Amino acid sequence: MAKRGEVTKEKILDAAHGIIMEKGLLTMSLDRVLEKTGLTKGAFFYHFKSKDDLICALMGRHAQTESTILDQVVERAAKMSRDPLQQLLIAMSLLIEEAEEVAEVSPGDPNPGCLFGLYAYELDSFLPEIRDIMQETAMHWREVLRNQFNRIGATYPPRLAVDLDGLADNLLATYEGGLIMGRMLGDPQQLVIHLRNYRAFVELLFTPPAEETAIPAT
Amino acid sequence: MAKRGEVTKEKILDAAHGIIMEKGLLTMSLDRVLEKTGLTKGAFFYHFKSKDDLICALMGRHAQTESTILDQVVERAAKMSRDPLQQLLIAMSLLIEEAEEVAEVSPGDPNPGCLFGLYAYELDSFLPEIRDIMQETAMHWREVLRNQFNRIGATYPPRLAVDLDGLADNLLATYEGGLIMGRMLGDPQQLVIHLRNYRAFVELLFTPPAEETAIPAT
DNA sequence: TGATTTATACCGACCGGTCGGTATGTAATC
DNA sequence: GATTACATACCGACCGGTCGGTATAAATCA
Repeated sequence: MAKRGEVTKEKILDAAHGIIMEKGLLTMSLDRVLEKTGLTKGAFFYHFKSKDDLICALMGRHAQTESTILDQVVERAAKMSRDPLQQLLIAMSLLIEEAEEVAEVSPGDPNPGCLFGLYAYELDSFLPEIRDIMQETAMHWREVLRNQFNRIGATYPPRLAVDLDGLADNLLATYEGGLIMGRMLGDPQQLVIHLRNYRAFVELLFTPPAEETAIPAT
Repeated sequence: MAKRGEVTKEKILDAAHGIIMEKGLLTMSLDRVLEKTGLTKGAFFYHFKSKDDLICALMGRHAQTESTILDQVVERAAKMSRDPLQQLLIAMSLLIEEAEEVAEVSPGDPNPGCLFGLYAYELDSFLPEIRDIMQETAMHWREVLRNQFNRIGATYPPRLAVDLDGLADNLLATYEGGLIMGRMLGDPQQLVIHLRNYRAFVELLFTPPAEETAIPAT
């Protein structure tokens, strides 16, 4: 477990990620990363072929995290209810809870962010692997949610005709949009707000008109 | 109108905007902008104090456009119906139509994008004016929509308790998220999809249970 | 067991190129 | 003849990346 060098490599990744989240892509130079880690060029190019290679590794790690988050939430929710709609709503509530915690931890300091949103506009400047990684993750999210929507649809017909793939993609879009709004307005609550709206949308879309119980969101 | 220099200034802004949208922030250097315009450093620094100044001007122009778009759509919709809910749904449909046109025009080439989303993660690297410009625009959208929601709420009580400011902010978040998804997946239809979802959300939220007419979303 | 080789992990000087920015000159226009 | 609207030449800082070298620990062999 964790050879000596692996720790260093991880430290470099952490430093790069930190700089990007605090100050953006433009300021993430190797010099700055190395200054933050106390390492030197030699150390960096021993562990990474190039800066692009670093970014790829960073992206891969991030994608792994993102995929796991959704999987875990859906899995937890599946144990809390038999009903597919309730499962989804519970999963969404769990995501909202996590977002609320993140929003509280940072009382104004580095706003949360997503590497996908950061690099989405810069894909042409980097290795094509990065686009692949992002697309794989997006497709994973789509499949997981689409799967759930299919099961929901079998019981609850949607009140409006919506494209279910699009409805699935809407969660990731909500994340990215919410995070950008949070940065723009300097308000970490933004992500929470938009996740709540997404949850409310799904709830309204599939809840039968009869059961107008009006459970307040959250 | 348009003194000789104003044309040049506009050409520089267009070139910079084009490079950013095609290849991202990282590749937008002055040299590249000037190469594209056929101008030189002298011309640039005659019209702009610095690169930051250029970005500020770019942002200001973009913000103006964004504000106008929403205003115009809401204004047009107001003439098409007396009912505030219908007005909003019409306005959303108009925005969706515009997004559909943009998606068709580019058959794969430069995907549409928004400068706000591009710079949201880089705000610390630039002049604070840029954050101000973005926030002003976001607040303008919030007020315009909030205003409309207030009028809607007077007639149609929302089916779920949602924060109306958050619901207003959700439109801009949908834009930013939709554009990022479009970039990630290389699919310009993404923006359209998420705008349709937002419209459906608003429709479900305010339409009384009685009128389950189920108008297919566009 | 001690000597020797080898792989791992890292240092720091240096390179060519690009960056944003400046100083100076000049041709056209009012 | 001053102001406008550029072109040209150049600067220093910083960029990503290379390279020769080194300390240490593990593996190999006598």
